[in-house]
Amino acid sequence: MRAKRPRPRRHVTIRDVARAAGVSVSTVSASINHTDYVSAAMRTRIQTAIERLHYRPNDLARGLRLQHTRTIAVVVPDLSNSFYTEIVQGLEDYAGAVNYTLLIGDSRERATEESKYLDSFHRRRVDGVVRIPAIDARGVESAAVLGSIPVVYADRFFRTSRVKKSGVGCVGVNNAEAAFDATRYLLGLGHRRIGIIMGPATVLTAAERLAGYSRALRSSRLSVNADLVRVADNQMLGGHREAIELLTRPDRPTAIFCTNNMMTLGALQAIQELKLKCPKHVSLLGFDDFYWATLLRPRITMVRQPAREIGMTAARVLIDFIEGHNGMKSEHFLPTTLMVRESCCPPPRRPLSAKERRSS
Amino acid sequence: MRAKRPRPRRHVTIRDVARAAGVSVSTVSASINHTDYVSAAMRTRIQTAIERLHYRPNDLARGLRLQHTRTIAVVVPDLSNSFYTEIVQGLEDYAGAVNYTLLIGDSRERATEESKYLDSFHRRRVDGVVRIPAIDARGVESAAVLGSIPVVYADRFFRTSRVKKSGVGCVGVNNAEAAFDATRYLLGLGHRRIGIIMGPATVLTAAERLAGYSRALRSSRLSVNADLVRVADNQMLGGHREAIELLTRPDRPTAIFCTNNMMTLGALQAIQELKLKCPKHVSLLGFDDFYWATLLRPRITMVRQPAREIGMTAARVLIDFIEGHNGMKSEHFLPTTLMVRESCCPPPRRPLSAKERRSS
DNA sequence: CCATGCTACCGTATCGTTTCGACATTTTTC
DNA sequence: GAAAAATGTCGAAACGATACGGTAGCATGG
Repeated sequence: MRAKRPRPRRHVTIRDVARAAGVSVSTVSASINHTDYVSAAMRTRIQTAIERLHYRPNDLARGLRLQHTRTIAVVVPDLSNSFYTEIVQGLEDYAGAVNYTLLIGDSRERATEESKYLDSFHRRRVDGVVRIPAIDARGVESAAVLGSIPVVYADRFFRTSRVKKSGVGCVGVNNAEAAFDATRYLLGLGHRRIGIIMGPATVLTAAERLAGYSRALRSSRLSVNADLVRVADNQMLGGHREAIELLTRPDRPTAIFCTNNMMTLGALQAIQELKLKCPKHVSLLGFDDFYWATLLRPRITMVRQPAREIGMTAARVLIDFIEGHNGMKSEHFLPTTLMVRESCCPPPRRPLSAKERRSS
Repeated sequence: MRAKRPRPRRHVTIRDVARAAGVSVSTVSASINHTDYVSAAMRTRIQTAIERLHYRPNDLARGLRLQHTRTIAVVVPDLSNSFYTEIVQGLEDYAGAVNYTLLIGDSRERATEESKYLDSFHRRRVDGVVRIPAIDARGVESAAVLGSIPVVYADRFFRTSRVKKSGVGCVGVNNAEAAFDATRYLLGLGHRRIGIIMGPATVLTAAERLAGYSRALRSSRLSVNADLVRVADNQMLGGHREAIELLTRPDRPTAIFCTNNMMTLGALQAIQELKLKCPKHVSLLGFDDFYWATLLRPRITMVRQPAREIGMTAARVLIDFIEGHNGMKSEHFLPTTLMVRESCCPPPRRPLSAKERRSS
């Protein structure tokens, strides 16, 4: 009886409101928007009609007519990673404050998924997008899939994304410096064999962190041992695999530096499985702090990125560009802080191997 | 020079494509959609024009004309809680598979924020929404803010949301049963004083979990002690506060049951701060398992909800309704599992207080 | 008294699609 | 070989909102 017509009720339109209030549509529209030139009496009359009918303007029609949607979008690589949800919250906060809506896409580190979202955003005619590319995505093709929609990159950059015209801005941290400081900290504790588990170097972000690590090593007259730099996929599993790899070799490192939070977790799991004590046997230094990091035992020392601020800044840069406040493309590098907790201590004493003696 | 006209390039339209291919717009449209009635030669000619111009259909215009958007939306109370991001992923997976797009809103447990999202979804004319209400939201008002857009509730229900016409479906777990089983488990270990930290009882979900807890107690001829049931705000801080409360009283419980994951974390933190050993001094049993739960020491025993499946089912129910496959409203209760790990053991022996003797 | 300037409205073109009926062609059928 | 049917393409009318030009009505001023 009821199922024959699945979508029965039409949405109420501005015309319904106009009819109900006994005025023309243009007056209703004027009353809703730039409220000038409509008398107070008329305004309340229209308002009551709107409320009685539960009228909501159709943003599809609105966007079509206006040629803008007051909407920005973001693609993140992994929504279950709290680092990215924090960025999203920053985005949301800024966008909400200036009356923009945020659309969210989760590419799950797959370039194809990412393109699907970018495409969808393009078809929805969002006013701009902030992009945190998937690791296997190339940096350039924004323009191809997004047309003339402005893009700002956050957190991850490609070699091209800074200089070329593909984006209108990028915001993140000074990765080389952060990694340099972190490695120096380990060095200062006395570590000489420091492993690094990093993300794919196709992403500039990871490459820069490696560069910072290398520079720190060199600043202590140490050379970087290629066997101790492992690259994984930024996930827990990958971090776990590479940590096992690192820790089961005869001359295992006395400290491990992981360049993101998931891999840090994986490494911690590996250490636990191997029945090693952290930090007594191995020190662990992570990246991308998270709110429950202090619940872990040991509490992990990490370099913290100001994720929420990254989001806010990205939103600001993007919206400024959209509204033409400044046509310039801009780069923003926010400061990181090393959260010293308990997962790092001086390395265990043991006879130095020949190789170690040589390099120290 | 360049800043005078902020958004210079118009988007390419179907008319541009038609002109480029030397055909009419209707032919292009036919070629893009129900591909019948257009010759192969014509189709490729149009296709190359589309690719050359990077044409993307305007979904605003499309939705306006079609009166549907192939889009569903979800409001979750807290995107940084992995339980909800898992639900979102389930939603995304199902929706993506049947070619729907998902819009995501994060109410951060505030009813006003939630309404803002619901409103925004309404104005965007999404085809349906799945709602996980904020704790301080009443259950009924969906219709008021969403008009005729169908809603399915997930995870959290209100007294009204099941029976009344406010939703077209609801999917979650059998909360009473899950809490009953969990409490029985603690009882089986020998616990007699079991504290519970629950969410606000305005949400049926929390009330049902309390009911399950109470029933389990009564099944062991124990009465529920009002001092041992604490209600918090579902956040880490609240769980922490109530756990401290519970654990610093003279006749402290030997076990604590938390009805969501954040409060479990807060309780764990409280236990650590109080220098109590878990499970030696207090057993801890949580709700809503998460992927890094095994990294915590002790590994926490939790009742796991099939979050991803909840999402998938909610999406299925909603989309089935939208497409009129079945006009019936439906309820789905998925099974939970108790993940037994190391945070629960028999209670410490100690002289029973007078009160305890009486109740056992 | 007419030109002018307000105020408070209204009619209509437009945004980019899809749909539907119309219209040529070509093919099939008696 | 003509009628009927199928095929391939096009023109025009929506969808719901906003912007723009128009237009009454009235007051003001020289």
